[in-house]
Amino acid sequence: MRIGDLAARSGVSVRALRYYEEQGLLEAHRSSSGQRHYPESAADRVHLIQMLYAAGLSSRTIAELLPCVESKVSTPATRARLAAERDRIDAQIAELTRTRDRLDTVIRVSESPDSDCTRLAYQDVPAEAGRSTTP
Amino acid sequence: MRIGDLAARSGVSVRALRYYEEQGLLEAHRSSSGQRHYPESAADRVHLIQMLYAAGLSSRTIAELLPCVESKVSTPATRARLAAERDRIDAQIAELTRTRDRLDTVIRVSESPDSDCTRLAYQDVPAEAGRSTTP
DNA sequence: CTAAGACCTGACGTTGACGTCAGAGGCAAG
DNA sequence: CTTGCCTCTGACGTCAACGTCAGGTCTTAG
Repeated sequence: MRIGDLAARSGVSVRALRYYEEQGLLEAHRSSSGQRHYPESAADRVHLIQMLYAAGLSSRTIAELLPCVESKVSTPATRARLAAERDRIDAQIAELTRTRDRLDTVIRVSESPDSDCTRLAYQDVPAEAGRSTTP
Repeated sequence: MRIGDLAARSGVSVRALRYYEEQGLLEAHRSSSGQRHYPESAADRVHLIQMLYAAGLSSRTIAELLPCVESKVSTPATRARLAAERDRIDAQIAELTRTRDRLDTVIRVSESPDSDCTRLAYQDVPAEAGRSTTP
């Protein structure tokens, strides 16, 4: 599997894969001409990397914890790091939930047709809203 | 309330507050000498801005939606944007939850003392761990 | 064999939310 | 008055995760 194939399968760019290697997150066998070759399992690893990036971990942190997550083997130090990151993600989820609930409230209040707020809103809008009924 | 006070109360830097103003997220009355003055309510607004930044919204999007969130008044267009952002946040929460559960599994597996994985881990460690039990 | 792609390294560019610094002016205390 | 802290504008610096480009090599279909 060459780098282009892996990129296609995992949905990230070729550049990103080279970057992951540079950061020590992903290794590749090299052919005699220097081209990278990956096993099938690399796609899973890339997905895992993406998950951790999406959770706000840095390359350095991912490099530290990735072996543990893949092998489920850890030392006391990495276990502490894992727990710390999990707690951070928990807090992040909690805050995101609060934010979503706040947006939800706004949406529900302004959606309800018998809310004074909504009617006020439409009165505030110059023209567009009224025109929707008459083409 | 001057900018330093607001920074202290809301926990963000003075630079950040000026940046928010530059981005149209936060307005201030100006004294005759040009210094910014804020009402008490500004602290809440800053907290709200931080919430939305933390949820991954850009300055531009926040500028668009902040009035709706504060006044609970919206137009059809902004309501659609609000719903879209809420859905994005929902998806983000879902993925973060999956990531956290994955980390949790790793932590629990490697924490359990009668797990072979843990013991294997210690055997795999070259020197440090081994020295504690056998020379 | 050859032309078209895929791949290589190396290096500079991008973006957003600020940090930081310079130089100048404002404001209450002693 | 002046000392010391706060504030102002303007401009450059930062950092991470890539995007993009240049110039060259490799591979493979025809």
